[in-house]
Amino acid sequence: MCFLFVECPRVIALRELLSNRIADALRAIGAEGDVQIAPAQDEKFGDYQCNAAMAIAKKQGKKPRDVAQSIVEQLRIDDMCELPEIAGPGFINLRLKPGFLAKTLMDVPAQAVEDNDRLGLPLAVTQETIVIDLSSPNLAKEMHVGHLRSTVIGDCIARVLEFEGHNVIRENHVGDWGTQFGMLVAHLRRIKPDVADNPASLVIKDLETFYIEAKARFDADDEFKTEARETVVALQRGDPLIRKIWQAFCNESLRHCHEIYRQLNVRLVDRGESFYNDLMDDVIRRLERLQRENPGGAVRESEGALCIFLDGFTTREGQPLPMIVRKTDGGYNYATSDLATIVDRVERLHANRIIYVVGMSQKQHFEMLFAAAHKVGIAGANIAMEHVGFGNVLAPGGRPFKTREGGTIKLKDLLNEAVDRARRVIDQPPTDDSKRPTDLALSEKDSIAEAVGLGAIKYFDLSHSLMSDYTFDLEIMLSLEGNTAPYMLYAYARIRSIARKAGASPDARLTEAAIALEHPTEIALAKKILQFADVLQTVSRDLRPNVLTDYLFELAKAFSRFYDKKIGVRVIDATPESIRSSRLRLCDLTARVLKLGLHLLGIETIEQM
RNA sequence: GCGCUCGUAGCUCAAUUGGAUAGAGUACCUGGCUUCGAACCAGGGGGUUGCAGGUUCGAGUCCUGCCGAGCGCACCA
Repeated sequence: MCFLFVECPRVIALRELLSNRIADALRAIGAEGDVQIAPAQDEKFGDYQCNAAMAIAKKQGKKPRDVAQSIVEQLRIDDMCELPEIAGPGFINLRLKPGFLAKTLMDVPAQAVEDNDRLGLPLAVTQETIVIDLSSPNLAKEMHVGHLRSTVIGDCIARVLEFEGHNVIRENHVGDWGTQFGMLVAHLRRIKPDVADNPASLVIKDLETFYIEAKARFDADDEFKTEARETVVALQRGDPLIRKIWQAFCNESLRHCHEIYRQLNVRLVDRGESFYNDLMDDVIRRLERLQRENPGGAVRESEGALCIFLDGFTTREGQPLPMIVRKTDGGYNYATSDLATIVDRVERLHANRIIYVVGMSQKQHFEMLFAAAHKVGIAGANIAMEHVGFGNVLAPGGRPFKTREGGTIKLKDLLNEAVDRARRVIDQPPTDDSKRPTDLALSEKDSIAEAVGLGAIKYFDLSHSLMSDYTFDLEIMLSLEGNTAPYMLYAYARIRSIARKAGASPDARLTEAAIALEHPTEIALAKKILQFADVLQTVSRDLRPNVLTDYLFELAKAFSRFYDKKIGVRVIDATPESIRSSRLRLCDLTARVLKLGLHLLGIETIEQM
């Protein structure tokens, strides 16, 4: 049962450990509250700093430095840190002892369980059921760049929360309903009259072209226009033939999507809007009941539409802005279906937390949606709903991401171009002073190009803060220098090469190797490795992937310094053997953190490149 | 017009959400491998954080006003 948990020492986040000690000290001086611990910005201030003294001093009317002094006197951390120093207005600077770092690193299980390396990190204390709404393409068209961020960011967040042991359900809320599907089904029926007889054999090579043709016919041909409208009605009514054709089209469109998901290595569960048709009726019934019970309440009709009125939202004219859940014509809209998804996720999936990974432009919609769901009782106060918004992907030159003709650039084409260009980068001959492998087989080169190209796109996306827009630039993404996937993958491959060179199965030999930290670059690397737990906590709390990319980049740099000929240390030929094995174990730990960190970003490492 | 987001080194971006002298990368300059992968490392120059006030021990971050960009503002999703 829980053998492993008892047997394996847990690697607790350093920040959390220090936090607890400081909390004890604050309690001892009668000043419970925020411990205000943060990593130090400059190495000369130590590793962590506690900024609680200033706030406490203000509250108690004392001098900050005096308060800092009394905190330090109560602080029991000599097993972890050097003597704390008080600096500036009342900062308490903490510097970790090398011996403590070494001991903690040795707590990381030396032998990684194959493909399930947790590096000794514990699971979250309380495990939740979390639904993540991501990707969400419209099946009427081909996926384009606009879907990249939601897919990649959503997948990363899902991976991090899964790693913490949460039950994560990734839902792909695909658009498979609405008037345009009438048009598409009618068009499909005309060009492939026999599609209903053999729906499985349907192949649409280019969805974008298909849509454009259907639209052109719709605009030019009044007879077809009528037919399209009748088709929508038939679809909604549940006409078996039309349903069959519609299903065939959706399946074919989903097949296109899943080619991309497979390439990106993203798993998710498709859940079409149509799935919620019945639930939307149910949602409306619930709202109508609220309307009857409380006629002047938040749920009421306005201009013929059923609405939910919420505080704090106004229209262009300054009037209260309602959330319309049933249009004047009796139809539903996306507010209705979004409320239905919440009902489904809360009542069927038992979610305690729902995360929507959708662009920033939808911010107001989600604010209203969450407020409405709470207001009408679809989501209780215990259900956390969050919108993870993000900025746009811009085209290299100027602004919108379009072809010269104003058309959409397919995501598929973008991914393939990245892989092609990665291949060209890899094919560059090694420079005179490089030890890069020259004997890679063609098939290896293909898979390396795939990993590098797709990793480059993902990493570039995830390494930007969510709020900001970014410019899609393959040149920068595929650069081997700087905070890019190629650099990170190279760093990993280089370390793995060291391990290979050091011995046939270094992992096995190093299981019990003691770690001794002496050299500044060794200590710095050890600290970086141990910060991983802090970083994961921050990423899962704030849902900000770029915190993880920044950390991994710093880790890679710390390793490069450690391994540098000038300022670093010898590893493979280090003596005595105890030093050599200690350093090899540091290499191994670095590689494992890089591998796990990149994996949580959705990027798989390669052993050579 | 109202609301939201943003404005940081020549360029691309950070800044652990109020902490110390605002950091990386890139580009430019300088130095470093006769055995560990130099696709690397070290050093240098480069800033009035759009502008002006305010809040406090402390502001890129918070509040106000202005300038500029983007997005959203009743039945499309």
